[in-house]
Amino acid sequence: MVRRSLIAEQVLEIMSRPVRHCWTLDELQDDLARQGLAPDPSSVFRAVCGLERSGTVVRVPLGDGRGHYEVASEHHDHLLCSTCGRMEPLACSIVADLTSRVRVWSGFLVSGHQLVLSGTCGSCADDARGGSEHEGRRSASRAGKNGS
Amino acid sequence: MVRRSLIAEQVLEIMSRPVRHCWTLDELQDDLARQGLAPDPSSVFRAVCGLERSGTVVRVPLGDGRGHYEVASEHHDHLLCSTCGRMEPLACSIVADLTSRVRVWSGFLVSGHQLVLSGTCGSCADDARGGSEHEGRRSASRAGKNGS
DNA sequence: ATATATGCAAACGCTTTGCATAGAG
DNA sequence: CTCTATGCAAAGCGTTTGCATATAT
Repeated sequence: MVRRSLIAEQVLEIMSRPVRHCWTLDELQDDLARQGLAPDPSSVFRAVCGLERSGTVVRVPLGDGRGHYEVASEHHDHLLCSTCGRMEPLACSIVADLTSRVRVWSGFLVSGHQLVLSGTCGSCADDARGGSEHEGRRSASRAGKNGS
Repeated sequence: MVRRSLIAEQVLEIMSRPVRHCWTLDELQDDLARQGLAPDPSSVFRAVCGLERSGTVVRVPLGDGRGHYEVASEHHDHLLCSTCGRMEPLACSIVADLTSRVRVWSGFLVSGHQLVLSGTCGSCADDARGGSEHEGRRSASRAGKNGS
């Protein structure tokens, strides 16, 4: 369980910061670059893979086609701000009783769930009211297509 | 709004079948092949793209990295059976009041959601009890990695 | 003749792997 | 010397696009 890999250690350190909740490999690589390291994408990938294998981080499927990772903790769901693209964790207790209800209604035995709520986070709503719109960070590629 | 494209028409016909709820481009191509057509992946893609642009079908992000499509109807969520890989629709009224609660708790203004419940569907549970396990259809690539 | 549909091939974005090198024990 | 970490390059996989041809109006 010893983590000899420098990159893996730094990745874990970065992912433990409260500034962000979910990281793509790219974002991790950027942050690593910002602190002197300039690792190859494959190295980041392998570091995250190792952390995932050891159960330290988990992959979160957000539906934009890329891999998102966060440090493993209690299961929770996600609030995705469509303005700034930031993710916030959401205690999944709200969804908890849902599983039992589904079972009764449909015979489907729920063992896990993945919920992504999209919308506008508090600070972005404030910004919008304030007037100055600061640039969002999501390229309008695949992610933006479903307006819902 | 006229759909002159043969492939698009067939795609829509296939997607309207009740046997399955969500289709990947691959699955559509397979079904098309099964009825005589042998379209190129790009043709299927363009057909689905057109249907998506016209609002006839919607893309459903299921988190396995591939595109899933279903005919547009009222928003609903999804039950994903991890044994047979089949998708079932789930009326999202269960999640409805969730949005308002989230707003109060976090200031996050929810405008959409995407919920995937995974587990075992009724018939797979029956099969398991019956003994004869019929093969699942998901390659254990990316999709299978998060046990949760 | 103009427009749409389709196939083919190639580009693309991101992930993943193979191979060689470097560094630590 | 052996084992792990890393970089580099290339393969994969699904999606997407460019171009040429076919088909229809």
